[in-house]
Amino acid sequence: MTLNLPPLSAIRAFEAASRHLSFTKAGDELGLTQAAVSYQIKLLEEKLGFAVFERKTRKIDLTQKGALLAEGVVEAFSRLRQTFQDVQDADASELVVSSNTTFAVNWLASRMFSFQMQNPDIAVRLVSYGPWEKPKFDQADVTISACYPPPKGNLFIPLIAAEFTPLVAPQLAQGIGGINTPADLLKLPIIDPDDPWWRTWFSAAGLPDADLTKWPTSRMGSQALEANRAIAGQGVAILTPYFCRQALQQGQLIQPFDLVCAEEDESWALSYPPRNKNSRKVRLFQDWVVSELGRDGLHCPEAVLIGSDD
Amino acid sequence: MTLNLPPLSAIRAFEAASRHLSFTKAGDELGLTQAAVSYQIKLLEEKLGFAVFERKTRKIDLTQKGALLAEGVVEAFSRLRQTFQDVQDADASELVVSSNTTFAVNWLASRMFSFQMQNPDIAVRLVSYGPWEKPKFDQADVTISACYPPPKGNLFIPLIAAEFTPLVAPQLAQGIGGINTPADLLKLPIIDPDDPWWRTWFSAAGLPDADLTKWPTSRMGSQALEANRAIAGQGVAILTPYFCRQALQQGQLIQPFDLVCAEEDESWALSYPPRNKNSRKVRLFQDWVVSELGRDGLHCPEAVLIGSDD
DNA sequence: GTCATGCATAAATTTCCCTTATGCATAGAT
DNA sequence: ATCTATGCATAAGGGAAATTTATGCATGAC
Repeated sequence: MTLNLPPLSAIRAFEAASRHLSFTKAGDELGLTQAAVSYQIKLLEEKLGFAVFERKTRKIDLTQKGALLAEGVVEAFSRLRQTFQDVQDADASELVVSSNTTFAVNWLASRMFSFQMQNPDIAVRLVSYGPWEKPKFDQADVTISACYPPPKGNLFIPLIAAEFTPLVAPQLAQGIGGINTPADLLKLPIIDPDDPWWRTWFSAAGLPDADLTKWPTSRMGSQALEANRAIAGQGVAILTPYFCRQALQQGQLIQPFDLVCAEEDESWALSYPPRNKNSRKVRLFQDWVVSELGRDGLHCPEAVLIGSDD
Repeated sequence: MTLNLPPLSAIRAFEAASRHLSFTKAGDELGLTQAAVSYQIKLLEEKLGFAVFERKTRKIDLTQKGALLAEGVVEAFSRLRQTFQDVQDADASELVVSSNTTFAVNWLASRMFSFQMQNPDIAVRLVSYGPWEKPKFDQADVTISACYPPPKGNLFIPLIAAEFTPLVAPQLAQGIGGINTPADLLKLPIIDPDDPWWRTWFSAAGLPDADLTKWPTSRMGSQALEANRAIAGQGVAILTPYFCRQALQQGQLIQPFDLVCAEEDESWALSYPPRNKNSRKVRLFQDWVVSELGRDGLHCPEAVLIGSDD
């Protein structure tokens, strides 16, 4: 098992030379000079202790042992190439997107069909993660995340500012005679009162001491679920208006106040490891996401390189 | 066919790591540090554009694509190792000796049996070359040659001085009333009168102008053949006494004069390319040759490295 | 909590691979 | 026969890439 192979570069040179029966042509194939191939073959012969080529005057021939070697070596390299080809084909045809549930449900799900129509050769696999999980940066080709900064070295494109403001079903607002001041909100059930967004928003609204403890803790963890509860009239939720556009347009939810807050460093962003910089499928996906956002009037900055890991 | 493989060193690291599922152990196997393996795997992943290992906390696992790769890569390397193992086994078990015909016939042939008895695991193949051919330095594991200096870089052991003196069958000498002076030789048919040894010897014997043109040119090219003609009484030949010891002892040939000449730089020598410096079979053969010569009272100097090619 | 294990990373070093430039031999052409 | 073109060998030098050393970090085991 643990036979020490000669230097692999020498084996590779031999493989090519044995197919071409020419150092010059082998060099061409490998992108090397003839001298480099000659050097590697000599190296191989010294390691092996016998000649693999017979040097005729203007050509070379495999020696008996060289021919024996060539057979197996060519096969082995063929297997290698096939293996890498196969796995790269497999890779090119499957795009793994990791996204948090909110974005997956509110944004990706309804649009993915359009991407698949545009790129029928790419199978998309969506790996969503809940709000208490970390994004699976290393298991996905591309990740859409909020709150969690991608690993150092990743490429990063901010997509959507993570703005938030209370949203509520119109019937519910009417039920308490309309919502006119931020304090009115406290008359209603607060959906997910532990969400730090509430604290931030109430502070910005001039009520830093609003008592949010009287409602049961029930982190849904996903804006999709919270939005559904709000639409159902179960209370007031603090949500990102962009993700509720449809409900807002259709009057299922209303935004009582213009005050929209944003947490520093919390915004949805697309990111991917640097190795995917030239990946076709990632490029296509990124372009598609950006263009979809553009259709909603949102414009994304250029990709930037994440430099720090904090 | 011409898919560009990732760096082979990275593939090799991956191959070992995929078997051990451990960078540390892979490093041990390859004689590298853990850091080197880690580096190579990272390199591979960047070239490929996807991860091949999942980093768990104190272990690593192949990713889906990694597992796909591993299968083929391990197989390919296994094929490589097998191939090299086979050809090295074949190499170890066959010793190719290139020798000129004279030495092969007069020395090797009768003794080879003893070598084969001592080394039953080594099959000897003798490639002899005629006097007008060059030694096949590069086709043989070890070469015994005279006159032709081995290629630069070869290891070289002088074996037998290429001395020469006229030898003749006793009946033939008697036929002309005995041979008393060098000039007497000219009364007899000269076997291979074009051999430059004749010129050298007659000059040394004080007859620089001896007319050797009256006999037909008939280079036998091999002392064995010339010796046989001399023994048969067809003429006088210029031969190396050592190679005719038996005939001299048995009285089939006599040496009329003590004058023995030697051409500069013409002596039988054993040589082999530097790559065989540590070859077991070559070492065994060399030791055997030297010991056989020792039994004849000849002692060989140490091997020297040929430094010039002239 | 402490220690041990295993991988990641950075910087420095070394190795060795490759190129350039040249030589040599010879097959093929004139 | 001579000349030219082709193909491999070799030496020297440069430089990229592989490796080591020295860390850090996370976590599982005790």
